[in-house]
Amino acid sequence: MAKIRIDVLITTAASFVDDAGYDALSVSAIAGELDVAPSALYTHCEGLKGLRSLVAAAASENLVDRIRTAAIGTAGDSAVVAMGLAYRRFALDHPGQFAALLRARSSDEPDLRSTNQTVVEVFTLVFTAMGLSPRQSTLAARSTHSAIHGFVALEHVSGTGGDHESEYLYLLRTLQRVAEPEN
Amino acid sequence: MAKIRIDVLITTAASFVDDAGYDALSVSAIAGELDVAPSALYTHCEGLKGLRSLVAAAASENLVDRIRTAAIGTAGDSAVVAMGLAYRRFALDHPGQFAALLRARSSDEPDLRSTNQTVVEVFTLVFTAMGLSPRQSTLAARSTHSAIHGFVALEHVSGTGGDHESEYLYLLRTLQRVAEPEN
DNA sequence: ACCTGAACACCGTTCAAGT
DNA sequence: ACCTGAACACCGTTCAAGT
Repeated sequence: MAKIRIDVLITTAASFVDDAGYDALSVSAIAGELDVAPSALYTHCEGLKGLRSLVAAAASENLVDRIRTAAIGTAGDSAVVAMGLAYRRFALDHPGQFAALLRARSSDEPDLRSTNQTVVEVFTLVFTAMGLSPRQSTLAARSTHSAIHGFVALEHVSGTGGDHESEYLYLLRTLQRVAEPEN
Repeated sequence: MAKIRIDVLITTAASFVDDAGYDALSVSAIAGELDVAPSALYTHCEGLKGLRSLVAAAASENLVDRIRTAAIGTAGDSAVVAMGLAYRRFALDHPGQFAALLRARSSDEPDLRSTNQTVVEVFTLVFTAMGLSPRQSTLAARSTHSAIHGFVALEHVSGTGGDHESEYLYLLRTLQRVAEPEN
């Protein structure tokens, strides 16, 4: 009779989706990883739906952590590049968790909306520090977030083809222009 | 004993995911829609996996069609705006099909890779017509595609919150700068 | 050629029973 | 409080049988 600890449950599920693929996530599979009966999970989360929520929440936190860490000791353009690289690295290192972020809809996961906002807020701070107005910073942050997310998401679905790092660096360089004042 | 036509199967499945949500897609559900036994589908596609492939392929074609149509009669910046608006409209009008595009991984669906390439190619033509070199056109097209896809994907997962059209128009406007020659 | 219906394996979920 | 194991509904898939 193995005992379940919620933090172990979460890290186990997050590691599992990265290794076995997000589609392999199931109550039975995680119960098997923890050496408990499938029904034992229902004490700690609301079934499969709850399991998916936990993975998505963990993925969000991990992504934000990485971005924040990458931004330390940088500013301006180089901060955007550093954060962009961290975003991509997370998706490459943790494909299952990133897939969880792509699938989750905030309609089902109310707490997830705040995490995407957190990402934008981190970007916003960088632009504010560059001297942009609050409104300009928010718009620039959203655009930057969109471009970074789009590239990484497209690379994610394109599977493990060739390395697109140079195209990504080009994108991050052109992103500097969105911070410039409007014509 | 209802008869199955493959084109009806595809349009039925595509409509179904838009109405009932992508996660509701199942062999049983589509069989029910077509008034046949679940096992009857296996004559026309490879089970659930095949069903998902068909929906993803249909979604790709529909998206590319819309983008191409939007580009007719426009050029340059206004073409990018028109194609960007068409991209977003597809995701808003067909959330289930767009979800299929977000989930499909080309590792499993070899034919899907070519469709994403098709989108980039359409963008590339626009930039070439603007006078950019082939290499510059490709890079600009990829960046533009990333930004558009990212915004629409983030809006998609954020659920049916407020309307973000004005932020999107801002993004499309700033995208014009990626077509400018490098500093 | 293509659909039906039985059959099987497997999963999600509930719940009484144990500790 | 929390895990087990039985039980149930449901789904994906296969296949022999029909037409």
